[in-house]
Amino acid sequence: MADSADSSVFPAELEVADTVGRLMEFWGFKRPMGRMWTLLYLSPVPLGAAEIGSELKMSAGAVSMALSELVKWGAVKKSWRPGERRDFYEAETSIGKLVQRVLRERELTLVREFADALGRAEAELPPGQGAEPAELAFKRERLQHLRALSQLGEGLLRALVSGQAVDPTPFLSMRDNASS
Amino acid sequence: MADSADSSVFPAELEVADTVGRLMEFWGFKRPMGRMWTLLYLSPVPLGAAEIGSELKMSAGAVSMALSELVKWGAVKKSWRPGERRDFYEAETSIGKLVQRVLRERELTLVREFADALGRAEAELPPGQGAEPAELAFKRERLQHLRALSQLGEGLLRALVSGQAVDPTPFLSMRDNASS
DNA sequence: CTAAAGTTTCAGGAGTTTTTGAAATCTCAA
DNA sequence: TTGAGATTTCAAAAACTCCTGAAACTTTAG
Repeated sequence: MADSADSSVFPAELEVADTVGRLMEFWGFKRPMGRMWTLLYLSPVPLGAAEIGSELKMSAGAVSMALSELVKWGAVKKSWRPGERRDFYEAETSIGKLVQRVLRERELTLVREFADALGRAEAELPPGQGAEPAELAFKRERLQHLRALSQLGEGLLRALVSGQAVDPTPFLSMRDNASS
Repeated sequence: MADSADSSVFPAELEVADTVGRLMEFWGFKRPMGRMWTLLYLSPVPLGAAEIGSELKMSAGAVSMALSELVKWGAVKKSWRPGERRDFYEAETSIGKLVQRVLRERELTLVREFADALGRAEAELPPGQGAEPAELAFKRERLQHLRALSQLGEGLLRALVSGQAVDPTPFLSMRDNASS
């Protein structure tokens, strides 16, 4: 029953939490993760799982799962309150680093897998022996174009992740139709 | 029954289509949209709705809905084949422009709405009159920090959309804890 | 104007994802 | 070692999203 102790979670905070939740959802995370992170981010003191659950109306199980995912991404850290037995949690505040980490561990992997899959598919296309060599050549060309794009994208991501400036112009000016 | 006319859609093409579909899904579109765009992108000639449906095993309804969304985003264009009654479709090939458009029309809007919601919430917080002014001040500060971030993000997006180079360092070096 | 071909819309169903609630597990104090 | 509090896990339920199939609508040829 220690849920009167924290007292002050204003309606406005819950609105922000949900707003951030939607943003996170849009970015491929689960909405409750964004809500929880925000609740913690706006709290001057670390909160326990029970408080989080009661504020956001989530079951203990859901809180536990979302928290461990947040911890895995480094978005939330465990924290101790001296005499207390249970765990408390606080938000990681350097959002830039968080974004960077997701770009590195998730998006970059994705782009690489994409390039690999393209390469494999290209190899699986039948050799240019068939009755329609022109059609095959066309498809090959397009596949190569896609692959070039994905490599550009990978470079772009790499630059972002390592904090360098990024120039999107090669991306935009890439020619559409490779040969005649 | 004109599905023997196009003849050559290789298994490898369907794999690529699905790969792209997953990428698109990850980016907030529906998987079938990515598959369809890819099928068209790899086809030297425009395809009709019926062919698309039979290649990808989708019902006419699903094809129609996905196509109209693709057309809305400018990813696919209608195309006429002289004597034919039905519509044919071909893929927009300048992927850079497509990305740019989505960034401008979707992500940028999202970020703006996010900033608005933050502003509203900030205004809804009770005035600093309460028993815990320190707590309120803390929350206000964090909200302002979030807002500053979203403005940085908006600037970054704007730069990307207008094809300018982008420097992510201010994003990374933003201080976490605003005041003492 | 009528009929056939093509397309769009939409309610219902199928499939997927998320949440719950309860049992199992863990942790620490006594 | 035992037991109470806290957390994690997981099968089943709820919620949600997407697709199907059929009906309505549009368009064009005759």
